[in-house]
Amino acid sequence: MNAATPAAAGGRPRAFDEEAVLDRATEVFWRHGYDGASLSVLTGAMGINRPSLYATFGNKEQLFRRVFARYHAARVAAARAALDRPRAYAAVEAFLRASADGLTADDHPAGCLSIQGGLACAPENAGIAGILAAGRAETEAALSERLIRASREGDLPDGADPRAVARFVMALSEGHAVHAAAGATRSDLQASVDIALRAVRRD
Amino acid sequence: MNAATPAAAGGRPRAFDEEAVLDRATEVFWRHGYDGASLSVLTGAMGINRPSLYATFGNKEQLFRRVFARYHAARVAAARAALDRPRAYAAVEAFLRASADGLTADDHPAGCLSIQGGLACAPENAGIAGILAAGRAETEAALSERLIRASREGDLPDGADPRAVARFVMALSEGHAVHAAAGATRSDLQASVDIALRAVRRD
DNA sequence: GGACGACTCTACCGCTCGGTACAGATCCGG
DNA sequence: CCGGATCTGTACCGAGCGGTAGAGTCGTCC
Repeated sequence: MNAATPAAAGGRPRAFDEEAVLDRATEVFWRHGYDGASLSVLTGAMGINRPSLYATFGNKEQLFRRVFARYHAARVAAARAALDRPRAYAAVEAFLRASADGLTADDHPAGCLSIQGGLACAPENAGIAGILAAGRAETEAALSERLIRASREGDLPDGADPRAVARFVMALSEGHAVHAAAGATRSDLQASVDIALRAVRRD
Repeated sequence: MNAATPAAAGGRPRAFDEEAVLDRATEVFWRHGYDGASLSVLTGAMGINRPSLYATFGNKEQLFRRVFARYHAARVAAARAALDRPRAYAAVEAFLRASADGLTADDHPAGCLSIQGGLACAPENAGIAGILAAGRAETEAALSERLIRASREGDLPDGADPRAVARFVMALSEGHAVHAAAGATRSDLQASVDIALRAVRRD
């Protein structure tokens, strides 16, 4: 009955795997955005019918929140792994290279759910854009923390503002997502990363 | 009768200014995206009713094409003006600074219609994403041409690929648009531009 | 000054949207 | 083998979507 209930004892067993159908839903939201992902397309891709979706996840918005939370957790983990390098330059390089690879990987739609999901939404779905923006802000905050530490350690170019560098790196990554969604290849993005790294190099 | 007809001789005169209502439509598409902009909201903001919209512009998609063509022409003109500097560094700086200012100007929604308009759309509106991507690609091509010239003139950092630099600059600008849509300020973006310019500096 | 024509407005079209009622299917515990 | 709980599937709901019919309004031309 409840969306959070992981299936109690008795009763007919669920005919689908919750994580598997969330993967399919992720792809639909990613490809079409929140507004553009209709329940018909969602349930079709997920291979379940409407009442199952509503019984399991609540409604469209709660389904999206589940989808995005999973996506975002993975992204944050990857970012933290990249940032866990001893030097700022290497951390930023790892972040940008992993990001470029992820944006063009072929086991999911090109680009980034945090952006494709709904930068601009219908008035009644304005909250969705906020959820995504909060996720991106959290990633930028992780970057920022890492670079503030680098700044203390004298590991940034002279006079560089770590928060501004974090914003720059995050913005570039978001721009790469836009490019990837429009068909840019992995090597297109990596060449852009090559350029960007000149800005972070200590000289 | 026809959408392209600029009003013939006789008959009742049009009660609204075509360019003015296009401005209002631009703002709606910008704020809500193509999928999220309903005809009710559009006609409400434009101050006309549905049949007038259909008689004048054809349908929702053709209205959007008109809106985007106007927007894009202005953007390309601004880009070309910025790029018309004798040195590549100055051209890129002017491009990025003008872009950052435009993304946070307060006479229109924050961000960029080319991205908010519809990075990811409903399946039946897939063409919209293509229109926007083509517009962005044209801007990047203008940048690229300018930098290829700079490369010939020895006006880029040693070994820099002008196309990659153009992609980098364009991606950063797109990322700034995403940031602006989420509330970044003018000075936030300009600080990011400061960082980026380190990558283009000849040393 | 009347016939014509472009425009406006109300009211509506068929369709799809997100969301749900209800009956049948399938498991568990006793 | 039965009672109850949980899930599945069909068929449907009201609302809003993009788009239009047709009558009324207002200006131009002969």
